[in-house]
Amino acid sequence: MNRRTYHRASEAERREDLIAATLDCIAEFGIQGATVRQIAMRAGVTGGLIRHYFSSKDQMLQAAYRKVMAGMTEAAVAAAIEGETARSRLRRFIVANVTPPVTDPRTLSLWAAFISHIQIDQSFAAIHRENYLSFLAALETLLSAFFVEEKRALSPAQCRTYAIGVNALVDGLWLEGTLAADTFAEHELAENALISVEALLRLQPGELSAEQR
Amino acid sequence: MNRRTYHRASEAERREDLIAATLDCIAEFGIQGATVRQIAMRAGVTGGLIRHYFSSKDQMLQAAYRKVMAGMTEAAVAAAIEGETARSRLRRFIVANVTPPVTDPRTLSLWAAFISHIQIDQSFAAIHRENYLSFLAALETLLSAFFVEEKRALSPAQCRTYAIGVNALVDGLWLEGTLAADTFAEHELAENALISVEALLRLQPGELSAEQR
DNA sequence: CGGCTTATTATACGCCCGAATAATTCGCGC
DNA sequence: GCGCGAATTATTCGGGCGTATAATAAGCCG
Repeated sequence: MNRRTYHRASEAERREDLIAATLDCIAEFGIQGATVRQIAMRAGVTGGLIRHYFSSKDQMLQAAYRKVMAGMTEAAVAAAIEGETARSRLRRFIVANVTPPVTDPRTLSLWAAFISHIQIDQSFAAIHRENYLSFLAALETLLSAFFVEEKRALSPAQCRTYAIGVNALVDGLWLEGTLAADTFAEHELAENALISVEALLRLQPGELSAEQR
Repeated sequence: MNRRTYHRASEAERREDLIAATLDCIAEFGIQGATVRQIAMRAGVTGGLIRHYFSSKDQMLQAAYRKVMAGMTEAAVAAAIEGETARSRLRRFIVANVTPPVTDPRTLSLWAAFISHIQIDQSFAAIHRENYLSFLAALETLLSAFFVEEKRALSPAQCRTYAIGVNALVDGLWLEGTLAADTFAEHELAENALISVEALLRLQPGELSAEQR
């Protein structure tokens, strides 16, 4: 009757491990392959433990979804705040979104898996909306600060339209660039993104894309 | 021992029914819920029949993926060729991609489900690439015809850069517009798309978006 | 109209699923 | 250093999965 020896972890630690294992399994085997048993094995525990931390497998999936989305937004925001001018922050934000680690096949696969479940389980729709609006708001803030800095007057409505367009462009380039990573040189994508955004915002060529430090 | 009575259908008909049932199930229950038995029930047959038409469930999923993607591209291309000028064709192509039936939550859910499986099964990657390149080529053709019509000289490289940018923008707007359909009035999205594309291509405001017949 | 091909049904197999419960061992508070 | 609560394991349950195979009936061809 030799039972496995084990380590009693803190709640935060254990939950994090389980979520990480969940994402590993989804990325590797698809959402159909992310079974309780696989996830538990990956996390180095037995299946029963999952129901000790999450009231159901679905709840764990939702927590995992939140984690993925938060990670993506945070990476871009973190890159942005390093910039010293509004122009630089906007530029860095855009580049970060079409550059690793945001452009990562694994992340894309996870993102898509969750998106496809929005229509099936409404709880996932709420998580998506939350993150979409927060991303859009971050972008809108960066944009309006940039226009203030450039002394270019802009109605809030116009700013919002720009934000939606830039958001779409960045999303699309992220998608294409990640799915067809081998078709694009790394710089090609970021450069295209900057050139496209400056065209979208009706800036002078080079105003965003020109080399700077 | 009363067996079910049944109808012997043609191969094409049966395959189509099975693929349609597959898509129904994926959209309704997710890819995990699209089981052989569910699909068969939806198609009004018994499970065993599936392996008579497809050598495995996976092969049927691939056929279903092809069907979804072909439908999306065809809808946009069909809308485009109705236009009489290159400008009108480009305009119609863009609008079609952010308008029903292309912007449809069900279609998006299916698309995402398959995208998320690209990393797991390489056969899906090939299908994606095939369709992405064909969509990009269609767009590139429309664009270069448009620039010829406008008597604006453009290097092939420049045209390709534009195609990639416009493709990304259209993809992104399709995504956002479909996921957050209730946030956008129907016209809002199409109008934003046209305004954004004309900015991307450095056209005069109104050159694409202005009302026309 | 009867025989033959084959599309279709029916059933069985081995495996894995998520969840519930009982049994155990860890490690903190005293 | 020891007891006790709780984190973790082990086991069980009912059910569904994809696939394989045998039995059957539909409907064309002579």
